[in-house]
This record gives sequence, structure tokens and C-alpha cells, in this order.
Amino acid sequence: MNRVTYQDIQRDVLDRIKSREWEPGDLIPNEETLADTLGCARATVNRALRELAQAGIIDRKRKGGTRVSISPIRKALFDIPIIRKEIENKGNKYSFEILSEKKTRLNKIDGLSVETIHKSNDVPYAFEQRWVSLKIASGLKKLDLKTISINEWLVANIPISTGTISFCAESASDKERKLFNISSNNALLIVNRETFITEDLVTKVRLSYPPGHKIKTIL
Amino acid sequence: MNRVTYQDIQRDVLDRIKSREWEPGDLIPNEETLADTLGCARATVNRALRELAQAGIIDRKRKGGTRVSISPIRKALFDIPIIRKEIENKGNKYSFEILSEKKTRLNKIDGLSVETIHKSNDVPYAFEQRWVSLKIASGLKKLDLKTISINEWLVANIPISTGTISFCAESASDKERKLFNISSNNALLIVNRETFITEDLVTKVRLSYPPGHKIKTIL
DNA sequence: TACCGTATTATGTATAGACATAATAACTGT
DNA sequence: ACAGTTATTATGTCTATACATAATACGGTA
Repeated sequence: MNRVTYQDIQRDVLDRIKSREWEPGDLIPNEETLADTLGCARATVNRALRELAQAGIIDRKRKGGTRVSISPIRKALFDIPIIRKEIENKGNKYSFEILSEKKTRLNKIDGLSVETIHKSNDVPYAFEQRWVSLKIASGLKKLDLKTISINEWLVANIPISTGTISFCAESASDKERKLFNISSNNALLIVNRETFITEDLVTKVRLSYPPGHKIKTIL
Repeated sequence: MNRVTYQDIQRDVLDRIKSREWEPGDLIPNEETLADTLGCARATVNRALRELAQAGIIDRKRKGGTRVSISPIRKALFDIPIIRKEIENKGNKYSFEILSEKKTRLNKIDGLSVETIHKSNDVPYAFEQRWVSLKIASGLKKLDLKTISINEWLVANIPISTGTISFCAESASDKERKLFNISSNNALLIVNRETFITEDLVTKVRLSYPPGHKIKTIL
């Protein structure tokens, strides 16, 4: 006489959708009847369905009821780790080198521009061009930069932020061709990130990865 | 005498983290004391914190308590829409053209290989190379292919699936250079997707986007 | 000291009941 | 037929309580 868990309910619902008992667009029974037929409380059904809705599997509307999502805008969750961890997780040695560092202005805000090359087992792994607001960078002493990368410093010291991230492809510049030691006009994967703390641009990063690099996730 | 909602609690917690009252790595009060000080039920605090944990803001462990996550921005949620919608959402006209179609085997499984070019206002937008398992493709008649793309047919007809997605950059092939009308050896953004239904590979797609294309999300 | 069982603790989950809210349906009078 | 009001419905949320479970701390025994 085991209890019905919210995960049981999720499995049940997913099975019915997979078996096409409930097809995309179909209205499924309401929480109360589901609770009755499954033998559990409505709150439990609610939690199960709420999470499925978050995942984009079903759509819910007050009074309108719950239906199987018709064009599931599938959502892919990517982990954006610290580069050091990304490398160490592969069992490789991480190191980095600061190539340049100078004061610049971005959108009329004083800041620091830093170029870093991240290495995996001493082989260039990613090239980082970063601008950091001086307001933030003031906490960033020269000493720090010798031991940890800005990337990591920021993550550890700026707990909450919002921002945007985008992926695109670009041909390698001369500088990048030299850094990654690639011969011809090759394709780099570029990640652009802007980070804000309550409206203020804190840092802006362009990361370039050499040909062959993949950013992967499981749906 | 308004009630405290779980969203109030989330705001409160986020504010304390932003103001560095609670720093990365810090243990925060347990659910019961939070409920007492905020004047609400533990279940409400639980829901608030559970969602923040899902978002990667905090880490929770039974008996261990709840602490502010050390590397907070590590998850990015991307929407993977149907290409037609992606184009129509920009207010452009969607069309597509099937370039080739033939039976092939992949991992000893019979299937159909189809090459499609997706267009936005009649300009090539993305090039799709897809393999679909014949078991699945049997439901896919010639008629269907004239009116909707496989991409869309699959999304509408295969409600639930798991799989992998990866991004990378590649230099354009001769074929792609012609399709996108690009002059030199240019960088394409490549999206590779594999979709499974309970262990069985259903479809495998390689999508290539011309130089300049961006896939973006808000953190 | 090393090991093993037990107590403690914080989170995880289920429940019944209540009320809130958004969206629709039904009804009303003009 | 129409616009405006009211009723109904399904989801959304909060509460209080209970018990489950994972991880740690605390013992005592060999």
C-alpha cells in the first residue's frame, strides 16, 4: 500500500502522452479527477503537473485546464561552468596566461580590458577577451590576477546577476590563428556574455574556442 | 496584513545574497527559522528555496542545510523552437525546399536521409541534414513532406523524447557556400541533435546556420 | 583508536482543507 | 443582438501537520 508520489504521477502522465492516449493538443483530466483516480491529494497532482509545465511538456491555464503541448518549444539547459572546472573535469591540468591588460571605456563607463588564454595541459583551450567595470574591478587586485582568472574571481565574488549569452561562429583572426596554431581561415565557436547587476553592465566577455570544440547538453 | 508568498521569499533571499549579507558558500537559516521570521508556513519556504535550488542559486542537502551556491551562473536555458516559428516570430515569411531524399542505414538501422533548406523571406536561413528512422518515417508520407517540414512533423507527432544537443563551429563546405552564397571559407554555426524514444534513435539532425547567425538567451 | 549502531537534524514529500484568481460560460436587461 | 454583470470552473497558492530520508554527530564497545 505504497503512497503515490509526484514522480509516479509524472511518469504516468508521460507514459500516456508517449502512448498517444493523450495526443498533442488534447485536454487531460483536471487535477481533482486525476487525484481521485490515482488515489492521492490534489496538491500532489498539482506539483507533478506544475513541473511538467515548467519543462514545456504540457500547457496549463486557469479554468481552461491542462493540455498536452502542441509545439513543445523544447528547452535545452546548458551548464556554463568555470573554464578551469571544464578543463579539470576532463582530468587535465589547467593554467592561464594574461596576454594584455589596459584601461578602456565602454558605453562611457571606465573599465579594464583583459585578454587571457586558458590552457588545458599547456595547450591553448579558449581565448577570452573581457571588459570589467572599474567599479567592480577595484576589488580585483593585481595579486589576485596572478593566482585565479578574472572569470573565476567574478563568479566567486558576484553572487547574483542577470545577463545574456549567445553562441555564434566566426572565422579566426590572425591573432587567434597564431594562438591556437591553426593553419587556414578556420571556424571558431564564439560565446558572448554580458553580465548585469541591477541594470549596470558589470562585465562583457567574448570567448573563442578553436575548431572542433563542442558545447553539449542532454535534453 | 498580506500573506507572504513564495515569490516574496525568493526576492528576500536574492536580495540578501546580492547585498552580500549571505555570501557564496554561506549556510543560510533553515526552513523552520526562515518560516518563523518571515511569518509563513515551512511549506512555503520550502517551495521558494526548492525553485532557487533548481535555478542553481543555492545548494541544498538533507541535514547539511542550504548554502549560497559557489558558482551561481552555471545554467543557461535555451529555447529550441521549430525553425518555421523562429522565422515567423521575426515577422518574416517561411518557406522550405527539399534538396534530396534517399534511403540509408545508420548504425544498421534503416532510415531516410533528407536534406532541406529553410528560407526566411526566400533567403536561405538554415541548412538541415536529417536522418529519420524508417520505423518513424513510415507515418511520414510524401504528401506531408510537401506541406510541412520533417522538423515540424516530428515535433507535432512525437510528443516526448530525450536526446542531446551540441553547438560547434565548422567551415562551410562547397555545397554550403553555394547555398548561402558566401564567398570565402566562412564559419558556420552547427547544431547537432540526436533524438531518442526510449533507447531507440529516432532522428539525427545537423543544422548549419550561415555566418552571423546567433543563438541567444537571457540568463 | 577504530568501528559500528543510534540519535539528531534539515530537507523532502504527502495530505486535507481553505481561499485566491484568471478565464470562460451563462445570464441579464436593454 | 448586444453589452455588461454574475456564476462557474480549473488552476494557483498557503497552511498545519505528519512522516520519510539522507547525512552527520555522538556515543559506546572492542
